[in-house]
Amino acid sequence: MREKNKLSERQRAILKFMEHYVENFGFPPTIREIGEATNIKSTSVVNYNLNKLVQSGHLARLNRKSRGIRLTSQIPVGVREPSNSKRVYLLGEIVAGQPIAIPEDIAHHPDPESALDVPPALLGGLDAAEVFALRVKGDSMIDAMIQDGDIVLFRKQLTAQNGDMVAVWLDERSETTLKYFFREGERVRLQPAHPTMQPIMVAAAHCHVQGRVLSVIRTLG
Amino acid sequence: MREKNKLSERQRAILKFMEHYVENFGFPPTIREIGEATNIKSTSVVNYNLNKLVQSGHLARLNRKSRGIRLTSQIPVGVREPSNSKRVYLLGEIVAGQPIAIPEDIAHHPDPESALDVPPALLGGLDAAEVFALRVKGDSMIDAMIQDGDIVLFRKQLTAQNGDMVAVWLDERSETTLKYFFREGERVRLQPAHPTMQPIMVAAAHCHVQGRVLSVIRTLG
DNA sequence: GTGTGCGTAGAACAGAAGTTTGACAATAGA
DNA sequence: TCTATTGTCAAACTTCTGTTCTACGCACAC
Repeated sequence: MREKNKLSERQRAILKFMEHYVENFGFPPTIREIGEATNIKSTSVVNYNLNKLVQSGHLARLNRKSRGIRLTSQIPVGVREPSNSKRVYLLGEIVAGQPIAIPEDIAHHPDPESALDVPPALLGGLDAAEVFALRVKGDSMIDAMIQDGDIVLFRKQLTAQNGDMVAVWLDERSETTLKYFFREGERVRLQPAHPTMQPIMVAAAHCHVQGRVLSVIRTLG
Repeated sequence: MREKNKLSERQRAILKFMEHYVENFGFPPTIREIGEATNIKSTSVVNYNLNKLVQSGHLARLNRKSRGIRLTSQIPVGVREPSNSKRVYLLGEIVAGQPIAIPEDIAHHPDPESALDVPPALLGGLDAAEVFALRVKGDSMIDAMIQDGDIVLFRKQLTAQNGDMVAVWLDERSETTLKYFFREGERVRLQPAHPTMQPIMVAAAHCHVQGRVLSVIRTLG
């Protein structure tokens, strides 16, 4: 027998969706929207479960009002997931004519002003402590499909796997560039992201990987 | 300039009523409810003033959604913990050969699977409910410095200011493209982000703005 | 005057959204 | 086994709600 005060899977899903929806849209969902989100095919079933949730005190409803559903515990503090965005620090700029100048102490940079909140997805599975951000200055990275003002998330590392987009310092040109990295014997092929641009071949010894690009953020707003 | 920041009596009344209503019921009122409360006889007049308030930045609306009205100032309300990332929905793809096919129902696709958590900075000050995301398919946007797989955050709008990056549908080419928008008399200059690419000049009548680009996210993982 | 833009009103409409009904399957208890 | 309960579904139904269209008065510029 099912315990009376125990919510069903669907009811939990509905509550969760409700919280979620209200938070993002500022108003409650319709029965049909709940149904779609929780894989309930019939509006009557949603209605049924909604009434259950009213009985159990989780929701309040207003008859015949569209979207007249309300969480009784409007903001259940405990249930709330800790803000899942990660904090990354913007440590400087990336300019073609200079090596990336990153202080050793990524972690020792608690300047709140330069903090960026980024979704974990942009970190490629890495820990926020391993990641830092640089703002691109100038249009020299344009063949990497990166433009002035973009923010690039890096992981500091001195080696790379084939196919990684990396920041490399080129001795011969005295510049930092962002390219896709391919090791080819003693040489390295640096492939621009822009398909019409030609790759650069350099001796591995004169090509210093400084970091791997995890993601790029561009704000136009 | 007829840009008057001054709100009419009715518009102030509407805002005031909105605040009260949302506070009391937990969801926004309908057009008719607003009309009754503010002594406006016709729903079209309420609608008219609502649109004014959207223009002046006081409200955000979701097309055709019942009660899809929201105070822009609503966000910092109350007890809310700084869950500082906003949830935006990935509603589809953007392909050169097709108009952007999503528009109306931003709120209609509350599929949690397609949710993206983005820092508020990427929303350009807009409410999450106004923003949606599309994944770019193919390399046709390359002169907009946007590549296959990038995620583009949009605000749906049919007009643009000079300098906005917009998604436009070009009748003559039957394609959607992302360009910087500049109105020049009866014609529109569409300027690629890539500086070596030439701008396109089109008749304003054959150039349909579909949305404004707020930001671009690229994950290289 | 005349025309234009703005705010207002009313009505009609299409689509959205809540409610109800009848049917069916699975389960637990008599 | 039979039956009551619970959960599910589809469809029909009614009501609600946003949108659109036409019309009208008013202020202001020409």
